[in-house]
Amino acid sequence: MAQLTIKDIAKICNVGVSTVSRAINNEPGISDKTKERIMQVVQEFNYIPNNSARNLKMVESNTIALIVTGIDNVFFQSMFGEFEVELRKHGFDYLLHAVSWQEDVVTVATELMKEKRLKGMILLGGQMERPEERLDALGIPYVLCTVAHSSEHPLPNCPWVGIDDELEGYNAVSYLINKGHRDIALVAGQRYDNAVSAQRLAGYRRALAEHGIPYREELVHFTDPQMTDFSPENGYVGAKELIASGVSFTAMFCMSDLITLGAYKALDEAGVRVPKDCSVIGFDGIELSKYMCPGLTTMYQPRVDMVKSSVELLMKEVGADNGPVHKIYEATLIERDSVITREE
Amino acid sequence: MAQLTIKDIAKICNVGVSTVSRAINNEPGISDKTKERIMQVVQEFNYIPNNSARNLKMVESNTIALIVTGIDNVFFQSMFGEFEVELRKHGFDYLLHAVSWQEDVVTVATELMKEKRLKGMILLGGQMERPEERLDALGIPYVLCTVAHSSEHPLPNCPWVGIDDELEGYNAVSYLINKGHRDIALVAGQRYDNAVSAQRLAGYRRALAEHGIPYREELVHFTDPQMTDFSPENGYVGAKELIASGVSFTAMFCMSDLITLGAYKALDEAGVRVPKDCSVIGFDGIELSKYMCPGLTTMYQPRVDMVKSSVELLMKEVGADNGPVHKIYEATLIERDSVITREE
DNA sequence: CTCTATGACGGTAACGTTTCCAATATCAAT
DNA sequence: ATTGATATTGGAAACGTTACCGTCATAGAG
Repeated sequence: MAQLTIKDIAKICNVGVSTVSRAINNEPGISDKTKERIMQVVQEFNYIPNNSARNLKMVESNTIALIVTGIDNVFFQSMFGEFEVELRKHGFDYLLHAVSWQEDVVTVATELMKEKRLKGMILLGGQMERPEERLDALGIPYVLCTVAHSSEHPLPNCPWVGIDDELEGYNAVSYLINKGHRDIALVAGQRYDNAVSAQRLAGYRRALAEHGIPYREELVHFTDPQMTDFSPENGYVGAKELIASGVSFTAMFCMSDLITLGAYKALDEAGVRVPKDCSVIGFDGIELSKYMCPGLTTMYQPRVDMVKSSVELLMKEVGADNGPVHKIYEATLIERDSVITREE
Repeated sequence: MAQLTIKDIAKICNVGVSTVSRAINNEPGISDKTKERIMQVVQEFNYIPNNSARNLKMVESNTIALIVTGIDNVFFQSMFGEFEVELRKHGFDYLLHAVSWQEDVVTVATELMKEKRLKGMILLGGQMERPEERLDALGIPYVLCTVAHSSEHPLPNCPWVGIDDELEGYNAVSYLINKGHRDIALVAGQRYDNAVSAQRLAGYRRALAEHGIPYREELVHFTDPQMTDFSPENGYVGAKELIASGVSFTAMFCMSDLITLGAYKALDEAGVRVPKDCSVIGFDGIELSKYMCPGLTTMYQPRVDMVKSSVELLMKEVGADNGPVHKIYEATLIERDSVITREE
């Protein structure tokens, strides 16, 4: 299939290439008549401009990279589709790039940036080391999405959107405490390498402290370093070990809905009924949480709004007005059937 | 950040640009000494060639498009990561492009192809109309992945990888029948617009027929046209309506694991115990199937192998040896606890 | 010493756009 | 009609590469 170029179109229309360029890019300095005539031909011959040439000339492309740490995380995956429609809505292409835990995000980002002359990037994922300063220094437009954040250890003044992980962790546990629970197990992610996990843990501890409940190490389970964070396996093993340890609890806070899935399984196998014997609260509010049995009470993260805000912020950056902003969303508690009030 | 170009490198090294080009592309006609010297500088200054310029000059890029219909389908999503590593392994970039059900895949593909001068594409998803002839006509290298297929209505001789949906549907239902079940409900996807669903349905009917069990329309549920296919909601509503209809069954075949998730929920709400009152078999073998309660017996699709084969096939196409091949995988039955043998 | 084959290298024309600038057409006002 | 201003248009340079082709050493053979 021989590709036809802007020159061909120009020849057919008997105009100069610049005129065609003006027509297809909706630029001023062209009469409506010729523009219409050109567009007619463009339609007819199904001409599509070569993106490489355009990008080359325009120094930067119209591509946004979506860099995600933890591409196998269902919560992130559920945002891909949204990102796609949102970015396309703004006329951008998007490039999905997974980075493993070993790789340095900034290195990857820089290479990608140069190689592709990207317009900007959205960093999705929680477990990366704070990349802001280096990214700022490089002058790369970016926005951080779903990074770990708390009011006590706030993210610097850089563009990001997310929730207050400490606060929402606090809210989740407070909810449990208000329901009469005092012995609350926690199934967490990585102990050291996951900032999101760390923040939600802090929220857990604060909620406990505020109600005069001592923090007990034996009630919390961190996942193995080599196990996938926030995964069903994480939850299964976590709950399993908690049960095996013999420690007693009437409620359980899982740091992700996927964790609860595995925890449900472990609980079930041990004959512990949810919520009768043990209440469970999750985090994220992914679609499947609704279909768990019993329906999972969970902290819903407004992921659709979050991706919208993310691209809006990025648009601001690459567009006219600068002024790094961020946006904190609140998680909303969805009450279903996995938590019951504990009788004295 | 001013991007440095091949000219800058050439100037620094006191050589011509063509020499630098030869060095970075591992081309002959350059002495090892200068090559080494140049690469040194390339490393030091962290020079990365401009992809747009390269693509422009080379007529086609090194990008593969992954075009997926039904981007919100967890089964497909679970393949993204695999595709990424596999494609990168072969030195290709990849572009994820979702296409909605309304859009015409071939149109989208053609535009993308021209605009980006893609090397080829992988079409992921089952509900698209047979695009092969048109794609062939256009001369676009492609491979179809997870398209609907059966030995009776085989796909033409074009590059594709997938399973035999009719056969595996047959296998699933046969398994149930061999376990003593005769009244087997079916929760399917779209009635008319989903070829995968149609093939598995055919398998269901064949299994029934072979065992002298009449096909009963009232035992099968198709999803609403506006509902997402193969989703938990699909399963929930399906099972709910089946139960409400009063028809009796001792087993249920769900066309995806996600469907079983919703079905479990509906069954649970109706007080129907799995597998005691009703056995359930799923399809896909996604990770979470393991963590459902009871553990889901399901037809596992070897998705990792399937993506590997897909890119291998594509590599063959864009590379030297042509010869459209395809690869049929077998699903393997994973037995867990959701199916029991029915006593007479 | 001369000639020639060979291996290294440099110069430069493309690739298909966009954008600046110059050129022309249009038109109203004088 | 002439002028000036303005709207439209065309030409050509540039973007950063690759690939072709020509040049120039170097060295080995005669």
